[in-house]
Amino acid sequence: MVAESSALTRDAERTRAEILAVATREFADKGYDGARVDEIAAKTSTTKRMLYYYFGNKEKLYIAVLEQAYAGIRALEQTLDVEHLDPAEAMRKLAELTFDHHEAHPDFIRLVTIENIHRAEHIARSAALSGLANPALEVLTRILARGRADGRFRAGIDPLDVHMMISAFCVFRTANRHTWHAIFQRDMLDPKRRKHYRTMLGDLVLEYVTAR
Amino acid sequence: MVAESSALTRDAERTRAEILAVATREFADKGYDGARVDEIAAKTSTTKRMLYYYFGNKEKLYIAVLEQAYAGIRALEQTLDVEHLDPAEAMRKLAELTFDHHEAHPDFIRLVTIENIHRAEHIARSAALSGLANPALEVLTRILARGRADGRFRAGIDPLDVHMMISAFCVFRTANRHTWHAIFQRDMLDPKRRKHYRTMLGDLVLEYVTAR
Amino acid sequence: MVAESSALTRDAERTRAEILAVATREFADKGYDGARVDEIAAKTSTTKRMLYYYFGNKEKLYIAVLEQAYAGIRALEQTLDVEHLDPAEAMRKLAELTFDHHEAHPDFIRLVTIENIHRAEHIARSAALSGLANPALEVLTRILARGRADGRFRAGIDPLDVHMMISAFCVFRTANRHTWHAIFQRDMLDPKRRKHYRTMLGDLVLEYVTAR
Amino acid sequence: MVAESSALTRDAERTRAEILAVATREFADKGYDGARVDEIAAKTSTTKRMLYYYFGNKEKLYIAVLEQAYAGIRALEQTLDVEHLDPAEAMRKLAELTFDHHEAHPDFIRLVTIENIHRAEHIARSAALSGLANPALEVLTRILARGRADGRFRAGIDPLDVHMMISAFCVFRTANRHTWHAIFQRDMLDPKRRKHYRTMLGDLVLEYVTAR
DNA sequence: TATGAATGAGCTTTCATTCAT
DNA sequence: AATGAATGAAAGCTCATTCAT
Repeated sequence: MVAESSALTRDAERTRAEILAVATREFADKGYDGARVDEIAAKTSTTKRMLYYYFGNKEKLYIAVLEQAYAGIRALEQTLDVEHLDPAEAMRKLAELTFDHHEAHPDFIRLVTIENIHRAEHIARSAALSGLANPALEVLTRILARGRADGRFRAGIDPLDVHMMISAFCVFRTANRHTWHAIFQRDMLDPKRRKHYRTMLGDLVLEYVTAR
Repeated sequence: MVAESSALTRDAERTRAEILAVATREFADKGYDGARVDEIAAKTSTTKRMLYYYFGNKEKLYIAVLEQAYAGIRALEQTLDVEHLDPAEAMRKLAELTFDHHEAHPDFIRLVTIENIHRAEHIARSAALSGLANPALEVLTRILARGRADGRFRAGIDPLDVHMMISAFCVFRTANRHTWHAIFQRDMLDPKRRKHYRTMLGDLVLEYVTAR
Repeated sequence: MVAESSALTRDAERTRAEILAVATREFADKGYDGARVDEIAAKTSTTKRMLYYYFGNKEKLYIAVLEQAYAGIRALEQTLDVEHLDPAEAMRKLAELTFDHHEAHPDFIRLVTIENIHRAEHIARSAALSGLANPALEVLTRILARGRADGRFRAGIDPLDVHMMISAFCVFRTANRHTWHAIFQRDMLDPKRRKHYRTMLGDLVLEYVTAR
Repeated sequence: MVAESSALTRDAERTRAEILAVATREFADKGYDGARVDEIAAKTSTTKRMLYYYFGNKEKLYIAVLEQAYAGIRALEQTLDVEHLDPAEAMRKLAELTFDHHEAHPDFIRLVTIENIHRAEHIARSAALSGLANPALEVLTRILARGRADGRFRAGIDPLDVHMMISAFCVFRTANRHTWHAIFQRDMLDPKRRKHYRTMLGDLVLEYVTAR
C-alpha cells in the first residue's frame, strides 16, 4: 500500500516535473505571450488538462517555471567555493564561474529577460521569489572584505556594483547575442572567443577593485 | 488638384507616422506577441483597416517600428562630437554620452530586448536593418586609434569589445531594472545613483584601454 | 452610396436582431448558465464570432435580451386603454388584460424568473433597466383614484399592492406550472380553465378594492 | 465489529447528510447549471469522489436535494393544527401559517423555482416526488367542507384554486423579490410590511370563500 | 484613398466524471 | 468503504486578418 501510494506520488511528481521542464523550454523559447498552453501540453506525455490540474493556469505555470529556474541557479551558486583562494584570485575565479554559469544556462537568461519585459510583475506575485537570498553576492561580499582587509582592494566598493558589472557583461553576451550578430556580424557566444571574453571580464573586475 | 494631392499625401504621411508612433509604444510596452493590433488601432485617430492599408500586417508594422527606432538612434549617434578632445577625455565622453542615450531611450532598449527574444528574426528580414553603419562604433574606433598613436592606450584592443562593454553596462541598467529591483531592492535607474554609475562606466572603460 | 450604406446598416441591425431573438429563446429556455453561446450561434445565420462582435460577451448578450424583453412588455402595456370605462369595469379589464399579456408571453416570465434566481444582478448592471417607468402601474393608479373619488373603492389602497396581487396570480400560473402539474396533476394553463382563472382574478381584485 | 460497522454506517449517514445539506444550499443559491460539483465537494468535509460514491452524479444529487426539501416541507405541513377553529378562523390561520412557512424557507422556494425553469423534469424522474400527498391541501379541503356545511362559505369552491391563490401570493413575494425591488424599489420581504401582507392574504382568501 | 462589417482559426479555461488502487 | 490522480469534451472568448463597397 505504502509502496503503491508512493509510486502514485512519484508519478504525480514526475508528471508535474515533466510539465515544468517542457514549460520552461517553451516560455524561454517564445516568451510568456508567445508560448501556447496547447503546445506545452503536446510536448508532454500528459494532456493539457493535467497542466491546469497541477498549476491552475498559464500564469501560475509561468511563475512556477520562474521559481524553479531561480531556485536552480541559486543552488548552483551555493556550490561556489573560492574562500580558500587569496582575494584577487578568488575575485577572478568568482567572475569566471559566474561567466560559466551564464553561458551554461541561456534559458535562464531568456526567462529573466522575458520577465523584465513584463516588468517583473510575476516575480512580485511570487512569495518564493521576492527577497530571495543571493549566494553569489554573499560570496562576493566576503571576498571584497578580505581584499580590503589585506590592503589589496580599494575602500568604498559596493558589492552590488561589482555584481552588477559582472552580470551586465555575462547577461549581455547571451541576451543581446542576436541583434549584436545581425548588426556587427559577430557572435558573442562563438566558442573561439570564449576564453578572450572570460579573461576580459576577470581583468575588468580586478582593475575595478584593485587599489592603486 | 496638385495641392490637394500633396495635402492628401501629407495627411497620409501624418497618419502613417501616427500609427508608427503608437505601434512603437505598444510593441515596446507589451512585446511583439503581447501587443494587440486592435489596441494599436484604437489608440490611433484612424481605424484598424488603415493600419493594414499602410503596413500590410502586424509583423511588417513591427519591422517598420524597429527600422524607425534604429534610424533614430543612429541619427542621434551621428551628433557625437568628441574628435576635438584628447583620446582619454574623448573616450570617457563617448562612454558618458552613450550612457545618456540609453537612459533617454528606454523604449529603444525594450524593442532591442524584445527583438533578441525573437532571435533577431525581424531584423534579418529587413534590408534596412542588416548591416547598418554604426556611428558610435566608428567614433570609438577613431578614438582608440588616436590613443594608440600617442601611446596612452594599449595595443590590440578590439573596438567592438569596448563597444560591447559599454553597451552591456548601459543596456543592463535599463533592461534588467525590474528583476534587479525585485531581488536586490535597488533601482538601477534611481536618479541619485545616476552620476555614480556614469562615472563608474567611464572609469571601467579607461582602465581597460589605458596602457600600463 | 447612401442606399448601399444603409443596406449595410440594415444588415448589421438585422444580424443583431436575429442574434437577440435566438438568444432570447435560448436564455428563456435553458436559463443563463444552461444556455450555450455555441448553440445560440448555431441557431443563427451568422457565427459565434458575430455574437461577440455585437454584444461583447455572454453576460452582455443576456442583459441585452433582458432589456429588449422588458422594453417589449412596456410597449405592450402602453397600449392599455381603459380610461373610458367606469372604475370597476376598468379595474377588471386591467386585470384581465394583464392576465392576457402574461399568458401571451411565457418567455418573458421565464426570463424574469431566471433573473430572480440571479438576484436581479444583471438588471442592476443595466442602466436601461433600473428605474424604468411602469405603464400598467400608472394606469392602475389612475383607476384607483377614480374609484376612490366616486366612493366605490376603499381608501388607503396601495396601487403597488394591487399590482403585486395581480402579478402574483398571473406569474404563478405560468412560472410554477410544471411543479404544480407534477404534484397536483393540474395544468394551470389548460385552455379549458382559462376563462375560470381570468374571472377569478377579476373577482379577487374587485373584492379587494371595493368599499363595503 | 458490529459496533464499528454501525459507527461506520452512522458516519456514512452523517457524510451523506452533510453533502445533501451543502448541495441544497449550492443548488438553491446558483441553480442546477450554475452549481458546481467541485464547489459542493469543497464546502464539504469529504471529497468530490464521495459525492459520486453516494449519489451517482450531479443530477441524482439534485433530485435527492429536491426530495429532501419537499419531504421537509410536507413534514412541516403535517403539524398544521386548525381543526379546532371555526372555518373562517381556520381558513385565515391556514393562510397565515402557509405565509409563515414560505417566509421561513426561501431556499425551498428557490429550488421549486429552479425546478420549474427545468420544467419539473427532475420531479418527474423521482418516484418519491410525483404524486406526493399534500397535507396543506388536505387541511384546506376539510376547512372548506366545514364552512360550506355551516353555510358560511360559498358552494363550488375548488380547494386547489384557493391553494393556488395562497401559494401564488406567498411564492411571488419571495421568488420575485429581486426584480420587484429593482423595478419598484420596494422590498416585498421588508419586515415592516410583513404584517400588512399577512393580513392582506387572509382578507383575500376570506373574501373569496365567504358566501354573500 | 478609405472603411464598417465580418470572420476562421485557435486561444485559455472549465466541467462533470472515472480510473486505479 | 474510501480516495487522490487523471481526463475527454466542450465551454467562453480573442486574435490577426479580409471582405465588400
